[in-house]
Amino acid sequence: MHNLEVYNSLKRSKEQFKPIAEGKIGMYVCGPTVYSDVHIGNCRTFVSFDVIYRFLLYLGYKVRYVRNITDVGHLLDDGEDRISKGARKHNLEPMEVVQRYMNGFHKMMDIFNTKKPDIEPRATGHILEQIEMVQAIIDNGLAYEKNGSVYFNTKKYLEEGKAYGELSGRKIDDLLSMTRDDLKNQDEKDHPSDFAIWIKASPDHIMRWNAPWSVGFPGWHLECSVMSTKYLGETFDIHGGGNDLKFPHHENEIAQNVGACNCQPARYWLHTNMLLMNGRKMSKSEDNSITPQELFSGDSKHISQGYHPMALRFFMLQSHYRSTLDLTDDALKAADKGFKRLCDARKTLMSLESSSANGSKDQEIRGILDGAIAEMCDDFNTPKALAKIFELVPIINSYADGKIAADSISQELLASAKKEFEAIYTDVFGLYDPQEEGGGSHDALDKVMRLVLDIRQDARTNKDWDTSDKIRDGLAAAGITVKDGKDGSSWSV
RNA sequence: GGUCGGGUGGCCGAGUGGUUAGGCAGAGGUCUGCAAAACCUUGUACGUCAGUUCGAAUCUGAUCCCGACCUCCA
Repeated sequence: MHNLEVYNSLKRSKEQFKPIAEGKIGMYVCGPTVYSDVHIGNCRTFVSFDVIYRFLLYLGYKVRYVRNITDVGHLLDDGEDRISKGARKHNLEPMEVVQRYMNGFHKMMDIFNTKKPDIEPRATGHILEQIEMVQAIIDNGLAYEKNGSVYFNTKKYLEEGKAYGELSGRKIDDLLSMTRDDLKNQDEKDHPSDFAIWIKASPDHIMRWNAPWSVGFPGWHLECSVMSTKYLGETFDIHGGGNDLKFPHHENEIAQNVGACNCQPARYWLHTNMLLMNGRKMSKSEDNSITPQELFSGDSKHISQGYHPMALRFFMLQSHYRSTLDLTDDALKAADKGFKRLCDARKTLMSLESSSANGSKDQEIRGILDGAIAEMCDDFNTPKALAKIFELVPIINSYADGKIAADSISQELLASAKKEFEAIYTDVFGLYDPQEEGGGSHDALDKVMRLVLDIRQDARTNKDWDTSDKIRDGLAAAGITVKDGKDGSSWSV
């Protein structure tokens, strides 16, 4: 079995990963609040966790991957619910807003080739459980009611010797000294660091449910506490989310779980870092943002061309999930080219053959493949794993060109290399070759191209360069690249 | 102001107390009818100042700069 190490945000260090139940993993990842079109930054986070999920599966774990949809309770600065605001703005039912953006989110996740979570619970589907958890926290003396709203008592929590601020490295003194005058119902709180777990709805608030304290709605952090507990148990293995959720969201989530059942929700907390653009946080107001669609189409002043979703996925894999990733046109162009090279090498590898019983290169190749997996075991180090795989590229190409002797790779190793390369490329990295999209439907084109290249080859044999170049240039104009190799020509779109 | 994370070659981006990251771009070469592709070779580096050390870009301290978070955020 592989020795997997993960960086635990809670401990601020890498730890050996040991699941609670042997062979099984419960993983909860904070999903999006569906109040607007999905942001490319969200995509990075969910692609990161997708690779983590995929790799855990690759290692043979049975994983239950839960990723929620937040469709209520997430307040804006002005105190208005994000979903309500969207509904009011577009004159829609809140659930219409939710459905629209949830659909868009799912579509985008498909475009980025992420695997679906095993359970995707929604906050509004768990109001009852949330009310129960509020009650449990009250019963444990860690929450108080004020005018129909219920607040978590952080001071009491600390006095009971429980750690508030552990995850985000915050001290209660700092939190207490902090003032934010514009917070809704700030005056109702006993302490500034307390937070709402049930909020009484104002008369014009659309989303509302009956609860013992008032007609209202749950606080933002509650749904994750509730749904992770419901589907993964009071304590589970991995909790993930974006770095920006550490505080207050995850900190409060922990407090709620501890407050309700006196147990830590997750053993390992994984946080992904932010996606920047041109060195800065993406921000619509500062004219420094780009949508996924714009990235695909190239229709943005920030980029010079469109990029395929898989090239973007590759771009994301080239950095570690805990590092910020700077999105620039130059970086995307480099990733795009590198990705194509990897795809070509993969295609070449699959066409290679060997009849040799043993090979002088076997050990080197074996080492590279094992090395890639070993890098993944080191806190899901995709850039290093990718670098390893790239070491294979010159070997593959040289072998195909006959620059490496045919008997230097054994039949057996070549077969397992194909299988393992494919497993890493497809199953772990979650990539596919854009040229193979629609797989197998290019039969007709394939035959046409074989004919065209055949004609061109005849022309070349007759040194009829005009015809040969005319074909090549004509195909190039149609977006088809011809590559002349030692054993004839090949083509790609 | 508080907390955390960074500053690596032309651009991204890993990593490490002494040994090649990798990708893209650049240079030279091989191949080619010419190209492209491919292959080979190759340069450029660790913010600044001190300190620890036989040796630091890697550890420590100071300093400058950047980013994120501080109840909107993936």
